[in-house]
Amino acid sequence: MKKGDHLFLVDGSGFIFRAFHALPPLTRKSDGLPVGAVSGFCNMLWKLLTDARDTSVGVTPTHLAVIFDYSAKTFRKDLYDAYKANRSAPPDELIPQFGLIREATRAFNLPCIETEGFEADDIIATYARQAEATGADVTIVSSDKDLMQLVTPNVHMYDSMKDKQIGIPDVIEKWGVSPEKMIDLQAMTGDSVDNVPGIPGIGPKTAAQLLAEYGDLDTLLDRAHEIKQEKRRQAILENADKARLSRELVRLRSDVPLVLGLDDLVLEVQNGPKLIGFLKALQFTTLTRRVAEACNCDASAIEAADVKVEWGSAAHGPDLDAVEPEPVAGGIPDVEGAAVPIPVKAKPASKGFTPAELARTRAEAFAALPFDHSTYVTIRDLATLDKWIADARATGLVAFDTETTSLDAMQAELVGFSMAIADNDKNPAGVKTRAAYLPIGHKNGVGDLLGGGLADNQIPMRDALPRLKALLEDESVLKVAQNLKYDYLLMKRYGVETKSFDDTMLMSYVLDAGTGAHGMDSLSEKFLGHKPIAYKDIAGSGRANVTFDLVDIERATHYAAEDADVTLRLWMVLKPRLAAAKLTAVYERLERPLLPVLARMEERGITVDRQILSRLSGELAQGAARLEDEIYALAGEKFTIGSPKQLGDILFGKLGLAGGSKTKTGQWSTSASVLEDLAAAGFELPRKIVDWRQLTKLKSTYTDALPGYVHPQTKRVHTSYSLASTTTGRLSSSEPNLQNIPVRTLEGRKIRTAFISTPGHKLISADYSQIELRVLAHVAEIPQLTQAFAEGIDIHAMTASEMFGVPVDGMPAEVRRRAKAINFGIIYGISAFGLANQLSIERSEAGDYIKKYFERFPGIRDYMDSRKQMARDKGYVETIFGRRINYPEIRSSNPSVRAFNERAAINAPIQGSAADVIRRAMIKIEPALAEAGLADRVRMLLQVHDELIFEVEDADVEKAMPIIVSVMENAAMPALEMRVPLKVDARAATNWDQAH
DNA sequence: GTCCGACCGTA
DNA sequence: TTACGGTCGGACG
Repeated sequence: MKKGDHLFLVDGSGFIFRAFHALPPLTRKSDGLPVGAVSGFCNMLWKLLTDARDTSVGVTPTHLAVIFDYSAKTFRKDLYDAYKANRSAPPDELIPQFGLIREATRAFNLPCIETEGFEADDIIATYARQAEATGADVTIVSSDKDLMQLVTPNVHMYDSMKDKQIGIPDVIEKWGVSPEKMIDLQAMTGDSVDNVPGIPGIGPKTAAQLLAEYGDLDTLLDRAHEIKQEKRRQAILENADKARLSRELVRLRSDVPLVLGLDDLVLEVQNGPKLIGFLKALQFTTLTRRVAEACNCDASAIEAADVKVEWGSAAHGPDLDAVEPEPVAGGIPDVEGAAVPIPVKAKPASKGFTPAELARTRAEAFAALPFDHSTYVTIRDLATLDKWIADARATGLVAFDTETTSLDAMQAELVGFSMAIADNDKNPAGVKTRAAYLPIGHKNGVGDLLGGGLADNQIPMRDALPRLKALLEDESVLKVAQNLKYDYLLMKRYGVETKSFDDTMLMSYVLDAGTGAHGMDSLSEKFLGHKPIAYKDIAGSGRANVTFDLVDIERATHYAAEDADVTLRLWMVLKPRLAAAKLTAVYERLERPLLPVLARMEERGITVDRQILSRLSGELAQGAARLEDEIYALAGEKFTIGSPKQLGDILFGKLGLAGGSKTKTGQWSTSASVLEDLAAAGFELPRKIVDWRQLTKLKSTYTDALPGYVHPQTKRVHTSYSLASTTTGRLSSSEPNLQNIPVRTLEGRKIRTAFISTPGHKLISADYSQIELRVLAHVAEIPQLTQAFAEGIDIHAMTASEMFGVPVDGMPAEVRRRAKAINFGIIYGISAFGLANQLSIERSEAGDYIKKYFERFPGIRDYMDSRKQMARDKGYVETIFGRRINYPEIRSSNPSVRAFNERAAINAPIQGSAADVIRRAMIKIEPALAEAGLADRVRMLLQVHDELIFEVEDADVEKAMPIIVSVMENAAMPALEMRVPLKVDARAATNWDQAH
């Protein structure tokens, strides 16, 4: 080694711990082996070896070694028996990764160094000093503060996770002392993790200050009697010996006997196949591809290496193995009993073909199965159509997709129908798929002379539709679609009621809620490694966009058949995963049956009185105009009131009001709370702005927008519910969103009066009372809460009484209000910051409230801690009915991201369980009404999270209400008997405002 | 035309 | 402090 060389010393052990906590908990797809740290390590090494110039290090190494701790027993233990005594065993997920990172190092052809009796840090110190002596530069790949004492002008550290180089100035900035004084600083502060004692009461700030004053530890100890602060002097004098001992513990040795000399660390060329073999074994697909490209290897020709895995304790065995080894022949056992047909040859039962194994095999096989658009068929004649339908019947499984003229299923017209079928095959997937497109309503292009006429060679609708109906309504054929609710509703409008179905979007939602989108394109890329043709590529976008009926049939075939093909393959991958993850019951009881229920609700729609809205619109316009004049007068000029930017300039610039807060982009915040504060301080303008905002909001979002959603034929408003767009299991509503119709203010409630029943009918609104707090009482098992709910006591008043010792009788409203805010805060995963904001109190006071709450209800803290722990351990939390919500970022190194995920993980089981309860109620309500002879006479129209709205004939109102209430209150049963009763309030009226 | 941030309506 | 969707202004291409 010589001047100009650059030695990289990677702190292998440190990296494992750091990466484990900083990176999302990645596991190997096939068996759940935890490999997050290994993946981070391999990616980091590859980057350093190939393009370290792109990192903040700026140079590629000439020499490199990866250093590990050998064992816990080192010379430090002889110096101080308690050294690292309070280290607990590493988490289960880490154990296999220690060995794997050593294997990875060898696969990279790099020296893997450890020496008995010494820590990795000492070896690093020794190499660093030796290399420095030759004039070479050194980069220590670590961010451990224990190594900072080694930093010199020629020795840098590199934090690979943050891509940040650490030099002398960075050490000074972080610790307030230069690197050579780090030893003294650590000697004083000690280290609770390693159990280095230090001087009690001295932290990094004090230590740095003392070192600045006295120069070094020895001088300080000699002159300690000069220190003015009583306590500090005493602590230092009493603990001088401990400080000296600590100094020896933190001082790194640079005289470790080394087997490999510096010149043995020279960087060798990579052995591509060896490295690829290892990466394939760990299933790091992206890096495998990169390495293969870089070394010009064909990765598919290289076999995965036989990597030995030491799983460590059995406790963390992969979830996939937790399923009972039930043999599967030909199909996957279905919770409801019936095996779902899958056209896969039955494997011998003796092989123990479990859902987990099938899931793994399928995932691997389909990830590599290519798509061939040239095989897609366009169906032009009845014989071909009948053959495809017969094949679907024969295999019992068909994926389908509809092509239409609109994204709105209530307005769309059917243009074409695609389907995909699976046949047995000897390839690894066990099947091959084929797909066809049936054009029905394609028109000649606009430029065509015949413009607008039906294109030639299409089977007429009157011939095609009965055949499609027979297939879709055939219960012995499983239909698979992506976002089936759309196709279901569309086909229902054509008189077809789809029976026996699966929806790949819902399957993905049940399996992977929280990990990303569930749309077809993302699922296809994720599971099939294939990017489907984009809609806009065949139909254009923006101004040039055309409806699907104008798309050329050949191009339409490629697009549409591919969608059916993708859907079928996704189903192949997802279906066994459901069984393997034991989520079939959630999917089949909470998800799939809701789909037709929602489709019917959307189809029914609700009547909106356009006259009422138009009158309101006029009133709002008048009110807003009046306020505008007053606002301009107060501001002294005209401006765009709706522009937060301009408004901020007026309020805090021109008028010079003391601005509250800034938004994250640095703009003045003009939020309602800021304006309210200013109004309370006596300013006129902010009040008027708040009022203006309310009026214009109501006008633009509701009274002006809603009439545009009235359907031209039905004259009703048909919202669209999304089953898979929240993480918690709630529904969402859009176009229009009928889950945020105003209710809190008098002005806003007028909008609700426009939602009316048909003449001769009433609207019934039935809503759960305090359902989330009841769920909290149930899951956290809080005796006072369950008792209060059992006795029907005012829950917020009870909370206030417990916390503040105020009797419920004659309780001031403000006291109850605070308790209410705290109760909600608990559900949201409370923080002192958030509660302080909500109540406009000091953070310390909010902190006191929370402390008090936890003292009175210790079960709440246990519950919150347990949810955080579960999210960290398993990566997900679950509702009382077993729905899973994943939190892949719960271990983020960013504290605010982590805290956010923790709060969400606390909230999700509560919000999600409540969502599950109302889902169950919605699924049960129709059969219950039918049994009472009220089918079709009582029609469920809307859901607003804890409220259901029905439209009922006047004569049936009295009969319907108790049924609705009873089904809702007993919705959790028989699956679950809750510790608290559920309570539902119901009312009937001719409009939503009065019914609510 | 498309995207993003600020804001605000609901549970 | 949780979960959403819609509207607007304003910046971007």
